[in-house]
This record gives sequence, structure tokens and C-alpha cells, in this order.
Amino acid sequence: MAAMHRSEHDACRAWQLLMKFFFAQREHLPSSEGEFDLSPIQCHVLHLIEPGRPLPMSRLAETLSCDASNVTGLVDRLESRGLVRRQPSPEDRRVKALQLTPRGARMRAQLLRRMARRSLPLSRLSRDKRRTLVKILEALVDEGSI
Amino acid sequence: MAAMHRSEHDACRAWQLLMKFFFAQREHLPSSEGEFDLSPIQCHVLHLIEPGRPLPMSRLAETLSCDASNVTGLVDRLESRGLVRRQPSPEDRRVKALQLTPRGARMRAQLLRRMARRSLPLSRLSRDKRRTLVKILEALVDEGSI
DNA sequence: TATTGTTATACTCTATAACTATA
DNA sequence: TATAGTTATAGAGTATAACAATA
Repeated sequence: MAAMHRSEHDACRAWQLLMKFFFAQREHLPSSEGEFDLSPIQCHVLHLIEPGRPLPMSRLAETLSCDASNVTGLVDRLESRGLVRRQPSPEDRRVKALQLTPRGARMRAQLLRRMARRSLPLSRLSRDKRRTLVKILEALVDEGSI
Repeated sequence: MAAMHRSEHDACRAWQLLMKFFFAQREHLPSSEGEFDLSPIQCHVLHLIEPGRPLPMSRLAETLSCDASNVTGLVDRLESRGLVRRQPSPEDRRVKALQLTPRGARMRAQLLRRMARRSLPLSRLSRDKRRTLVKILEALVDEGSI
């Protein structure tokens, strides 16, 4: 650790904090409140499927950085609860695009509000810090390398 | 969504980005490279056990926001690989504190370097942005509510 | 009685490999 | 041949409840 450069040290600390934040905030997820009963990744999938924008299973697997085979079970469980639908694509009959059901869309909206309002301390940051955080994260996530 | 306030909207966006970042970066974890073969949460546990600072199982469960019963299995797997040790506490014989083995400490150091150097785009941020990110995340994580 | 940690159980998540259907 | 998605399998993560040992 002594030979670590400043930029390395900061990056390392940021990574640790991101992990800590992720694992620590799980108890604040709606999933823990019994009202929604969704796992963290299920919450995330609902976020990724924007209403009116069908999402191919393969795109979802890419975004989640997991194998396509995992997505099958994940979507099975969401579908069996009436939250999403597999919509076969007319152009390419191999592709199945995911859509929210009306119930899924309602739950997604509730999730978003709950997240913003109660489940995270993010909204208690100052406006400037919030904007900075969003910008940095956007840059990180959209960078292409991830 | 129309009725969502600005602060809510930002907090919501930040949450989505944090989730996206977490799930997307998994393929950049050392765990995926076969060299370490650790799951994300196992990597995180190694980070949380600082060399020379024994960590009670109950504290670990708290930090991970998961039930104590999960920690038993998690630690079992790390212990069976010779990375951590359960150290019975002399003061309170109910408590078992976790320590890194020499091998665990070496792996932890390698993990930290790998994280900083290759696995994340964090070190490619400008110095200012990196510092800001670290400060914001520290404030979030140390806030007490998580 | 309360707390620390374990065990048992059931379900979800994840990776790998083999497979089907379509391109 | 290559791609989208599924199935099968095994192991890891997670929540709940019941339990033993200690405080």
C-alpha cells in the first residue's frame, strides 16, 4: 500500500465506498419492506425497462454483465408475478423484448418514488453535491468501458 | 413522475446510476478473472477486515446489512480457503472476531491494487472529480443512517 | 432475558455447458 | 456459422425460524 499512487489510493477508496454503499443500502430497499418483495437485482431490472421501450433479453444480460442464462430465470420470476411480459420481435423471431405490464409500470413508478423519498440519504445531500454525484456517476457508467 | 420534485429526481437518478454501476462493474472484478475467484461480496468482506483489526461476526453482519446466519456461510467459505480465521474473544466468549490470515492479507492487498489500477475507470477521473466523489460517498456511508 | 453465532430450510442469484430455433 | 434464448446443473447468496452457549 505504501507504493500506491495518489490516484490509485483515491480510486481504491471510492471503490470501497461504492461497495459499502451498495451492500449497506440493501436494508433500505423497498424489497426489505415486504410491500414489494423484490431483490436488489429485480428492482434494478424494473428500472432498466422503461415504459414504452421494449428491452431485448440480450441487452438486459449485457447491461447486467451476466450470462443470458441467468436472465431467463430472473425474467421468469418477474413474469410469473405479472410485472413484465416477453414480447416476440416481428423483425427477428429469435428476439424477445421485455415490456412492463401495467402492474409492472405502477410498481416501477412506486419504486422510483420510494427510492428518492425514503430509502436513501441521497436526497438529503445539498443540491450541488447531488448534481456533482449524478454527473460523475453518469460519466462513469456511460464511459463505454462499463 | 411528473409530480416528482427536483431533489427526488436527482436522488432517484443517482440511485439508478449506483445500481447500474454496481451491476455493470462486476465483470471488471478480479473475481471474474479466475485469478482470485471471489464473489463481489467476498471481495468486499476482505476489504472490511483490516489487517490487525479483528472484526466480530456481528459487526460484519451489521455492515453488510444481512442476517447473522448468512455471515456464517460466507465466512465458512473464506475460512475453508485459508483467507480468514475466527478468533474467539477472551472478554466475551460468545464473540468470534475475524482476522485475515497472511494469505488473506496478501490477497487483500492485491485486490486493492487491482481495483485501483485496472478494474475500474475511477482512476481515470480528474483529480478534482475523484476527490469530490470520495467525499460525497464518505458522507453518504458514514451518515449513520446506513 | 438478551445477545452471538450456528443449523436447517427454502428460494434466488450466478456461471458453465449443452441445446433449440432462427438468422 | 453465428446469435437469441432456454434448459440443466451445481454452487453461492439471502431470509426466516429454531437452537446452543454465553452474558
